[in-house]
Amino acid sequence: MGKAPCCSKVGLHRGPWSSKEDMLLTNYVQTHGEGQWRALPNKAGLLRCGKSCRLRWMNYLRPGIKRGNISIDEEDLIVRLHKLLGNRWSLIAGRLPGRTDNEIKNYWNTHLIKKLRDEGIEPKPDKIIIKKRKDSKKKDRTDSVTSNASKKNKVSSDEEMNKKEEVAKIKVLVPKAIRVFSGSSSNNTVDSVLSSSSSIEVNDGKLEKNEEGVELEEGSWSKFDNNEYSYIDWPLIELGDTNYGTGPMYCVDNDHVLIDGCHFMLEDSMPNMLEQVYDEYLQLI
DNA sequence: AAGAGCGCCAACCGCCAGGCA
DNA sequence: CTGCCTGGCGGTTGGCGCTCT
Repeated sequence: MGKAPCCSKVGLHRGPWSSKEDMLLTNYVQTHGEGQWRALPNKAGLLRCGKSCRLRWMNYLRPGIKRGNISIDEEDLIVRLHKLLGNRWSLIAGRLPGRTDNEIKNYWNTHLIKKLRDEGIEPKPDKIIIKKRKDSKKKDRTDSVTSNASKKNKVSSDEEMNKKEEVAKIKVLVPKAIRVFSGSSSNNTVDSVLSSSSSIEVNDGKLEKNEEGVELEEGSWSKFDNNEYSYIDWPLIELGDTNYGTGPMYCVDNDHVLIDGCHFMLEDSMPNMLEQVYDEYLQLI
């Protein structure tokens, strides 16, 4: 038996939103904040499904949304991120300020696929095995620290084994948006970075202190397949007047980051440190 | 001028994870 | 532990508008 629909569709408006509906929704959200989407239509006087309201707000009405005119730089970033992440539009959108997952998805499907194919490039991600939707979603979910799959008893043990094998192939973990550190560094070498990564103490999934006892900010920590824990981050890189997202950057500690499986040092002595890291990252991909 | 074909994109749909009672 | 609710995600659809014939 399937789940009941999120709301009764009887008597509800569908299709394009009118300016009056937009106004009602905007006023309500600005007054009461986001959330409680199911109850929102009644309270706001809208004859819409709550889900529809959320979508309209997230993709169109929310302040700061940029529409159209995707720049060459943004396009380039989308291509690179897609190469790394596949169709994880929300993650890609998270690296493009003001852009929504829906817009990027549409732009990819209508412009970029065609453009890349015209250039003789078959647009497919490097790292993630794209499967049919159902499987890939399960894979993505199991990629996070916890999974409900086994809890809900929906998969057999064979399926579990297959999923574990799939997970082992995936290098890119689901990140949470947190800021990167740019702490000081003195005598770092690649070797010391590599060795430092194994010295991190992890307590209950959250790193507390590094080797030197320096207090680190609490954040989202994930465990790599090689039992190494790393701080997942997607820092913004400033290039000129624009902020760009990089790929998944795992902050090993205050001074070191891991981008796409390779270690980098962060040093205050390098004024354009992040830009250099970004350049190296670009070369990698 | 009009109809067909096509591309774009807003909106919808189904599914799933996490929270909570 | 179980089931329901909510929010969020990615895939798909359908209508509108533009271009071509």
